[in-house]
Amino acid sequence: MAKKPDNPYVVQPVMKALRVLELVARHGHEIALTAVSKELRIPKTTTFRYLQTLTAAGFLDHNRSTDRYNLGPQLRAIARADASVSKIRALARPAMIELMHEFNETVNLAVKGNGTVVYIDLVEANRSLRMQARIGESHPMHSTALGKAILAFLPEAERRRQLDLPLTEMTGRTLLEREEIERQLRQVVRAGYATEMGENEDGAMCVGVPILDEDGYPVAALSISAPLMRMPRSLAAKAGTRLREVAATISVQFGSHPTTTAL
Amino acid sequence: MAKKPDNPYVVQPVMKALRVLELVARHGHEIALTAVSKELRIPKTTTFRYLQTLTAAGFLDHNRSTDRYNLGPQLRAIARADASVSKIRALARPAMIELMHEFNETVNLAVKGNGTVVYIDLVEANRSLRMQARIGESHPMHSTALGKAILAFLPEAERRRQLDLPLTEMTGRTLLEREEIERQLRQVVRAGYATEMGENEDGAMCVGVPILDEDGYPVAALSISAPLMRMPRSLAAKAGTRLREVAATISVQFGSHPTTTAL
DNA sequence: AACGTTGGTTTCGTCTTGCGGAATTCGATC
DNA sequence: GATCGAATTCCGCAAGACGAAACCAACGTT
Repeated sequence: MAKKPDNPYVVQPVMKALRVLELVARHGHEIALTAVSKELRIPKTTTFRYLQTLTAAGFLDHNRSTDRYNLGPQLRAIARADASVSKIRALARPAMIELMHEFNETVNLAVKGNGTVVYIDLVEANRSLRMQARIGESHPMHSTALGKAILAFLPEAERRRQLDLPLTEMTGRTLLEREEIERQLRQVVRAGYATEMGENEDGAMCVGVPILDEDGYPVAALSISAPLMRMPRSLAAKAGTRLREVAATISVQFGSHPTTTAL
Repeated sequence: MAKKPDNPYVVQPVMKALRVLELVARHGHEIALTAVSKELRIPKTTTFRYLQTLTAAGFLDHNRSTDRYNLGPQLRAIARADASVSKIRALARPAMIELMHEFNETVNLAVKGNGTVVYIDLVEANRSLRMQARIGESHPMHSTALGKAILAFLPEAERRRQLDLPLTEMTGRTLLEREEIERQLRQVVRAGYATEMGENEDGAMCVGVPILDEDGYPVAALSISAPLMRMPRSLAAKAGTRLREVAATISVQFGSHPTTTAL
């Protein structure tokens, strides 16, 4: 338990600090410096520093009045985000496969990042010419159907904040005018789905819809992407309608989790 | 965001490693060394060490085949345990207050630790002479009503494992005979509640019941403790019955969300 | 099949900076 | 006001973290 002779690359301070974090967490309630120090056999001074660091990073919470530490918001946020992503992915996957077969094009799933969408899953069509992002990649919100679908359903204030950021030009067709974007977003709300034509990547287009949580907040988006030539307007409209149906189902299933933060 | 000039006690390696952890977590999926390094502007070598360390501690998971890292079991376990504890506490608190008023004695809530019960909440009776544990304290399973209530409803194999551990003698009355303990546990299952008389602390007694999750696994226990003299057998029986009712309600409410207790 | 490139692992010498004993302050309690 | 336990702060020492650069391994390309 004390010796870690195996991996020569483990950084001691980090390892010990993690032990502290774990102990505090497992304790299930506030715990004082001395107790941690005694339990882990780490000198008080060192323990103190770790507790301070963990607190500064938000992984722990320091109760000034009792001088005790317990789990902090950061850790909970991370865990929550992770659970959320896993859940969406699990819920969406079967439907994505179905959609892929239906249209024989790649289906994408992304969550809202900060000013971007982050791909968390995709089901590729079995065609030689296919549009594909990579899981984990971030793309701008304003140049993708995924992003537009999310933007359109974001609360007023947040949407404005997003559009105030400098908008990068991905292709010659990328929308950069505030006016034009907002006009499109209103259109997205009406139609229930967003489209993008060569605005993110030349020759590629995409149809996307938001996945909403119980409060109607767009936590993620689902899309079908294809080469421009293979997806005429009429087919895109059909895809949009299907996506809407699918996303609605996922949204409902997703909205059952309590998501309670401890006070 | 980069500079942290405030607290002179933050240890750099720990802080940076936590940033790595956070990045990996927020990324929502597997991420490679180089990506982390680039994103955080931390040299590859250093990043590598942190990833190794975090992995060794179980906070990250290293996918050998893709050479990528994602959230590990440790973090999830911690988060789950925490959520579980918070949830039980939140659910139990109102009922505990009610019970306290009803019997005018201290009401305790504890979760199963490893071979022990850990107090996670208590509502004290307003009497000068009162039995009180401290939140966060651990007591042996076999010497407390809380522990017996849990033991009695544990799966066969796990109960055996618990009783194989050396049993510490808390008072002259502490049960140490395997036979006697098992006889009592069977009795607990029949009655639905456990009692303890001066076995954990001289002059104190306790009545406890388990709180079960959806699988019938005893994740926690609820108890009323009092000085021996104030709680005759008849009153203890009454307390047991009430506790059972209350715990049943809590168990049902608890069994809606997938929560597992950590080891 | 040789080559170049990308990304991971290892080495090694430097010198930062984390460590922990001890001294100090703080805040309860008697 | 005195005392005790606990949390901070100080400080000198050397452990050990750092990161440049070398080294590999695995692909993809020509």
